[in-house]
Amino acid sequence: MSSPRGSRRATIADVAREAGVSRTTVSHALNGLGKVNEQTRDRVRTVAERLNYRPSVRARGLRSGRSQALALLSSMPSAVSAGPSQLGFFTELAMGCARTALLKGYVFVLAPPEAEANPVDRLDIDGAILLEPAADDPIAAALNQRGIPFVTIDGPASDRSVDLHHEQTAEVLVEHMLERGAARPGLIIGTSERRSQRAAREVYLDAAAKHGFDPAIAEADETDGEDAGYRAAQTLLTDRPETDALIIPIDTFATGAVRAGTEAGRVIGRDLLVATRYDGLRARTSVPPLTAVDLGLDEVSRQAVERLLTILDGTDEPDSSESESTAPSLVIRESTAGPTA
Amino acid sequence: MSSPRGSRRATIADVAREAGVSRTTVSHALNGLGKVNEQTRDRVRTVAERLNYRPSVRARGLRSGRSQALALLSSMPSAVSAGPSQLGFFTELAMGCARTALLKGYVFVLAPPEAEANPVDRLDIDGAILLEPAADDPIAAALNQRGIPFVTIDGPASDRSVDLHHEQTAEVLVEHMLERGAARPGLIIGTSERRSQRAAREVYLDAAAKHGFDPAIAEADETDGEDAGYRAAQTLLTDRPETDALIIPIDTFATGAVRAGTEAGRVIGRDLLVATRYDGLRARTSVPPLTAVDLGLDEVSRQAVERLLTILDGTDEPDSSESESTAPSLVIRESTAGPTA
DNA sequence: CTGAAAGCGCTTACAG
DNA sequence: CTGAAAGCGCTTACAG
Repeated sequence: MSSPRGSRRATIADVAREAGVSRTTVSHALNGLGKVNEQTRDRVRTVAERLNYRPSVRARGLRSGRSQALALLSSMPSAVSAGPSQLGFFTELAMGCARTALLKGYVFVLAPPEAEANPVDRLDIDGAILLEPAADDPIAAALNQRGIPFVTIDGPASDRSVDLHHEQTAEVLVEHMLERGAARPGLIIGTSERRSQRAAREVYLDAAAKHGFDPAIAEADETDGEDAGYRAAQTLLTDRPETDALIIPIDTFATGAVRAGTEAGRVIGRDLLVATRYDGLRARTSVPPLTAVDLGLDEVSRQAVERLLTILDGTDEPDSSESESTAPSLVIRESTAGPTA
Repeated sequence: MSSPRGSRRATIADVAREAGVSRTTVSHALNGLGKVNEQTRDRVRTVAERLNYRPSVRARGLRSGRSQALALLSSMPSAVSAGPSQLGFFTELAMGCARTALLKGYVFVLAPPEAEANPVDRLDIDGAILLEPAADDPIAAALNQRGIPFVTIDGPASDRSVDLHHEQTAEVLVEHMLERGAARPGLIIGTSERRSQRAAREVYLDAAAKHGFDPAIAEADETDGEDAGYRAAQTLLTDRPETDALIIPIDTFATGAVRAGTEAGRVIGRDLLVATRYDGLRARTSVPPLTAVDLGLDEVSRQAVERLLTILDGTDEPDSSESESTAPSLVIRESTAGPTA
């Protein structure tokens, strides 16, 4: 149809020559800049079309200092981030980000968290979205040092972070347990200093005070994955046998806890309710399926990208940054059916 | 610690100035090219380190004509590719590709199949991996026209395609059904001309001839998603009520078929066995869970990237292209428990 | 062993 | 309204 296959890709010089104008004029005509005679502009456009000309992103980027690329980065401990669970979480976000980015004329680069500890130096990006940064996050440091702007998902509260609504999520989970007849819900959280951990603990302690039950919290090391959850649940159920429900935000732990509960003679969903946070593969394929929370990741990723673009371009829609993401909603499954079910 | 935040990123000119040599020498020293005095080389290295110098991928790419980026592309009908099922398939492959690519010094760009029909012109890539191209694939055409080399996953058999072992997969599924006591297995496939469809049909027909059962095949339009599977199963079960098993490579269809079967009074896994191909979210969260095939996508994506790099770099390990991917293996679940279970 | 120069494909002041 | 020139940050013949 058009240019012969294998032929060198047309450059701005080709268009200029064919159209009988300078490269400057081609640039202006195609980018709608400056004053260009209407006829000249049309001629340039026609030639560009005929030659199937597309400006080189590379060259343009070199000149403008922009790569038109974004990435989603995470420094989560790989044991947690690797398994199907967290990978699903990461992947869901990445797909959402990529979609929004493409729509806005940016390309989205994939940096699997398992592949490399700190890929920042290897990536040619204008900005990044950083997932759940730790207090002294190495990736955040690298980004700062390179002067690459970033927006955080679930980072320190600010206009540079998109919230995952941990408080609400934790509240929804605790309330649900009590509603389903639990009298002594326990909590299993990770040892790392992530916001989600703190929020879960606080909300849980508040609820304990308010509803008058003794709090029972166990901590597990994220890097030990499922086994850590197993051990934490085992200990908690031994020390506090009256525990009739477990709130376990980290789904990897939840899987281990279900195993521990079952081995301890509990029937999950009847005399031991279990719920987790991320509604991913793990929650859904657990036996029985786990009640979890719909975090609205599509919306979260869209907002994160838009906020990042506001920073990069200076002039995106400033209104969208106001629109808070939708509240987390429960996905109720068999694991919290309750004793009466 | 190192350079002040916000400071302009060091360029080769900075290093050259600080080291008291020319940019040429810096380039040679850092890239290990040409003859450079050992002391000079060391000095350059030290300065580069001190300034935290990293060559600009952009500039290097402009000069060398390479972007050091790859992408996974797909032109599957979006109704099929969008749902959680196919997106999971795509995503699994993308993650695998990204990992291998990063390891080899390439960046992996994400182009969600739902975002844009043909993103080729928007992507600055050296090569691509094309997923299940149709006979006259528009993306393949665009890639050819732009002179971008690509390797195919499940494309026309050649050294440019990584096989998904459709024949073996289909065989494994048919054999399993017969083993589990099915006497009249039926087949539901898509109408599109993909290799997987043809392979399934052929293997199925062969098995019918060999084992002496009447073939019962229904076709469904991929673009209609789950409903198409529902209708196809309904028709098939009405026309051929003796059917006691359904082989449904496309998991979206399988979900619909399970619904149709249940509505027709069948007990899935007992008097109607059901199995699908891709072992994704759909198969696992179906009720009951669906027997599926472990396609070894990690290995497939690794091979695809390596084969692509062989083409791009001319000189990757030529041996790895020989290593055929591992055979597909069955993941047996409740949906094919069988009447005696 | 080292460097001056050209050039990758663009955009952007600056002149005219 | 149009173009010559400089320059983004590199690499690569080519001289010396």
